Amino acid sequence: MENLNVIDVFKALSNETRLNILKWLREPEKNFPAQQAHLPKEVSIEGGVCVGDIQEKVNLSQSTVSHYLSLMQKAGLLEAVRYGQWTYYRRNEETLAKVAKFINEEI
Amino acid sequence: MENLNVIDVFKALSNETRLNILKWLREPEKNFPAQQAHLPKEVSIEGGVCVGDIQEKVNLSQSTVSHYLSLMQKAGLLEAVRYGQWTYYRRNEETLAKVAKFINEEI
DNA sequence: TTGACATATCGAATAGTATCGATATAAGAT
DNA sequence: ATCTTATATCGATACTATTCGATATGTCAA
Repeated sequence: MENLNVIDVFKALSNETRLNILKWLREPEKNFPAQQAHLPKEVSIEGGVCVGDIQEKVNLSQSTVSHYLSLMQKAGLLEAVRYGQWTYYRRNEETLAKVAKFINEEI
Repeated sequence: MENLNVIDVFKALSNETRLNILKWLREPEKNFPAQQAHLPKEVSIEGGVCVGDIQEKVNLSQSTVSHYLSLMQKAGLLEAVRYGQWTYYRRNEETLAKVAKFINEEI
């Protein structure tokens, strides 16, 4: 939906930890064992992992991780879904596809 | 040849001017009219444009442009060929292809 | 060998990013 | 209403990037 700002995307990708988060979110079940433990069985946020689970895996402060995630969301790389007190972040494949296309065709 | 450092690549791509330079170098003849004016006819640096011609097009100081170009070269996005007092820069398609692959397969 | 030109490097000023701990907000449980 | 837990935001400090003008280096020509 949102328009692609490649500069912001590349800035977001210029960081090892953020790159890792994106990679890990390819296979959330594998990389975040406790994934969606807080969600009742009838609710499922496809591919989404909450901030706390991500924070546990990267070794940085809560505020830094929260900041990273919202940065990636603003760049369009992630999307956020709130459920109760938790925010679930998942990959935004649409943007990723656009970025790949941009590199192939524009750059 | 050189190994791909994606962080450095994404940093280099996080800038409008540098992105433009890369784009322009897709079609050097079209974007740099004076292209290779200094080279004798028997020498040709395929796709290469000298620093001065690039500087004329982006509106930044000589030192900034030289710095940008060497940054992009270190990241592997460009390669440099020196001829006499001129340095010709051209795209390094091998790296660009690797970056596209990385986005598709790793990220 | 001196002068002119192309490019690279240096040093400095300013702006932007990374990262933290502390605090605010919001939801859920008692 | 109060307490707890999850996340977001704030303010500070350290580090990195941007950009410049000045200077150094390298090459060619007279």
